[in-house]
Amino acid sequence: MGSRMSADVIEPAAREEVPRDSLSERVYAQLRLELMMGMYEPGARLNIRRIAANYDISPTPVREAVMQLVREGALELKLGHQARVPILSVREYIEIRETRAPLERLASELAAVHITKDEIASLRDLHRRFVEAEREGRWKDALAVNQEFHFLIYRSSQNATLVRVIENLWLLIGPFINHQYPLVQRAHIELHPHLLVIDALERKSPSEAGELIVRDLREGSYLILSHLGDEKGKKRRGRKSGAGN
Amino acid sequence: MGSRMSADVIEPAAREEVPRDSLSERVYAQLRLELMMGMYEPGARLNIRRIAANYDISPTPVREAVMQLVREGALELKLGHQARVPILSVREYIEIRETRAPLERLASELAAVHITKDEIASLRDLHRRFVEAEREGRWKDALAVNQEFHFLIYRSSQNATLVRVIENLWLLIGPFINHQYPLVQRAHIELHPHLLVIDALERKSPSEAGELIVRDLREGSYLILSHLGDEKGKKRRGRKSGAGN
DNA sequence: TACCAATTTTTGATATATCAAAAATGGCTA
DNA sequence: TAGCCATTTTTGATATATCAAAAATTGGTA
Repeated sequence: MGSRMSADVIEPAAREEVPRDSLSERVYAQLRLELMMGMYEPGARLNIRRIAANYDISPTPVREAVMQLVREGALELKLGHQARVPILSVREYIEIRETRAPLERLASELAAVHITKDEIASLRDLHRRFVEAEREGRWKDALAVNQEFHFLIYRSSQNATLVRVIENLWLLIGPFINHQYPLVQRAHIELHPHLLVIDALERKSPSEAGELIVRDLREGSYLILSHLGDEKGKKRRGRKSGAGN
Repeated sequence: MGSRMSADVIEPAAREEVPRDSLSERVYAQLRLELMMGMYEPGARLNIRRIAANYDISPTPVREAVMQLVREGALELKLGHQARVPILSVREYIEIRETRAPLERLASELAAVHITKDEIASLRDLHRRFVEAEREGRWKDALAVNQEFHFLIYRSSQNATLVRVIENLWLLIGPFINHQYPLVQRAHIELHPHLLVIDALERKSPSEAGELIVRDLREGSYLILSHLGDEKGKKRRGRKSGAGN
């Protein structure tokens, strides 16, 4: 895979410390990224051999990567053992949101304590780019930048475990959100929640920051849920009754 | 592996729905259980081929299971790519505890809403067995029953995502706790936190239940941390300086 | 006796082979 | 034409083969 996949994957500076990136590691990172970015629709099936062929590697490391994503809930196993992107029920979506809420709150509280001037500046910039992308209808970009915004806050919490847990929850809703998002824009809102969060962080007010980030989470969630039935311009080639899950 | 590993692994009633348990699935479940039960000490190295030989299967599914545990943080990769049980730093341990706290609180709040009479009764019984095991010095049993106690509360929350996330955090501290536990007994305490929690759940008071479970978490944690330097009766065959991590 | 370097062995990572189960295909019938 | 069953193909799961890197061993030396 040396000259094959390496192009699109970051090669960490040769620290010669941590174990070298394995093929399965790279495939995992790539798939995870693609799921986060909404490159797979809910219900999409993943074919191990096909992915392996795409990367020009053997199925073994691909299977390992896929099964790790299954373990995390980012993929699920169909009857015939085939992996596919889960189709979240509303209930599951809400479960995930409610689990995220107290974690997001904690992360923001800690971020309010630890965040630096530079990071605040980065947040402002990310939000600016977020609004811009949304206004121009670049939804994927908007989602990606929004994600960067939130992840920066998580990392500012200085709690690596917390960051990991929250990121894993993002992964679960990635495909779902990307699928729904075009319907849900609110960047144009006069006083976007992000701005309030930034303000609270700057004033180093943990409780406010925590409260506001949860509000942001919930408001976004309500918007998405309220548009759930809406049809998107995308192809809808479902066989028979699309019910399924 | 049919006649090999099946003995110690639960065979779910043939529902013929969900994908059949694969070898890697079984190995994963087994290793996870063993980690939770403290059958591997922090720092212990896992040898894929050796495990495969023990189960009389090929290394492929074992590697898959091991790498899943690495992904979850339950194991880590040494320089030479070998997997071992992480040796938690105090900082990491506290990180995990603080991440668990709001999740435990939420779980208990939800449990206070959903829990049934029967489950309350089970909690009382589990606590009784916990006290008993601790009094008799059966530490492993005590820890296992304590875990059952807490997991029952999580499940009562009716939020599967929440349960999963918390259980994954337990997994991270499993080896550490089991290693430290013999030093930390408090079941004899007159009014054990568990009893207060049960009472709050019974009265269906979410805020109290949440508050009390976090108190239980923190108190247990303080006990463990305060004994960190203490030597245990166990073998201490560390080479050179046992520092390492 | 303690230490070091060369050699051997072990190990993890990946590719390939194999097999049974699932999916797709195609032709046949109503 | 629509539906169904048998055949073929594909697929996932596991075992085995292979190779390079790491670890262990050994023999020699200071």
